[in-house]
Amino acid sequence: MDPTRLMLRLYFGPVMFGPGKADLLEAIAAEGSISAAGRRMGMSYKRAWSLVEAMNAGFVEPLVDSARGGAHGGGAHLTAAGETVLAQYRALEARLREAGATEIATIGALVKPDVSG
Amino acid sequence: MDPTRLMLRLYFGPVMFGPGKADLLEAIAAEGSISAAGRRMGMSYKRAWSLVEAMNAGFVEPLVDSARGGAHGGGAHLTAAGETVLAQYRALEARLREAGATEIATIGALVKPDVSG
DNA sequence: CATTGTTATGTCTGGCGAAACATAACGCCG
DNA sequence: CGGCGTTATGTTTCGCCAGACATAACAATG
Repeated sequence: MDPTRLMLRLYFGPVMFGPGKADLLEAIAAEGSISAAGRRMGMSYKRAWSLVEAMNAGFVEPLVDSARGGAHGGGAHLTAAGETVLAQYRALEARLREAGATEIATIGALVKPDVSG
Repeated sequence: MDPTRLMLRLYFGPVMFGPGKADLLEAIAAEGSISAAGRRMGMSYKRAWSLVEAMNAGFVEPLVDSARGGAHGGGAHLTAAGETVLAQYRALEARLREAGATEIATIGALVKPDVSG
């Protein structure tokens, strides 16, 4: 129960950004490919790609730059905007944890301890 | 686009608390009844009740106290624990807004302005 | 020029949560 | 004691989203 998970979603009108997309951006940055990122995260390529599409459509400029064909079939990497969004989101999560530590602890203390083994 | 909506969900193991349950608690406190709260929020009584059930089961003591029968058919109100959880959650939201203002603004500036009328 | 691994896109289907519908219990109050 | 509005609970149906499956386009490279 200790790992109190905070799930923070930001809604800018129809545009949404949350932990899933942040993790995906991280995986793309690490793997250099959408399909490899999808495999790592246990999701289908199609799902990963549709998330990327949504992100690229929702921001003023794409967060992920991708190319097909070529030496290793193609690949993808984060744009400057993508790196900015990811970094700021992670920073926001960290700020929430520190600034809200007391509130989180107060609520957590009222949560029934998990009985399951 | 200005109303950047923050959707903050807390996961304590299997127990979850987020904006929907917070709003429901608020509506119950204001209306004095689960069904009236559900109507106000545009959700079925059953759904409202199932959320209340989940909350009452997930915390060390119920967040909502309810009674059936009687003068006006029955009613419901927040327990001390319920008021605490609600207040702390709202406080946590406020802290996030102030502590993360710069990060939220940075991301928001990169979001495509909503073209829809 | 065939091979290769990836991006890109479409269709179809199953499962699951949500909503709709139904009903019982309850307790004041006129 | 019957009516009322609410809590409480079960069953059944429906919509939709996720995943499975299929396929084309693409560009380097040997």
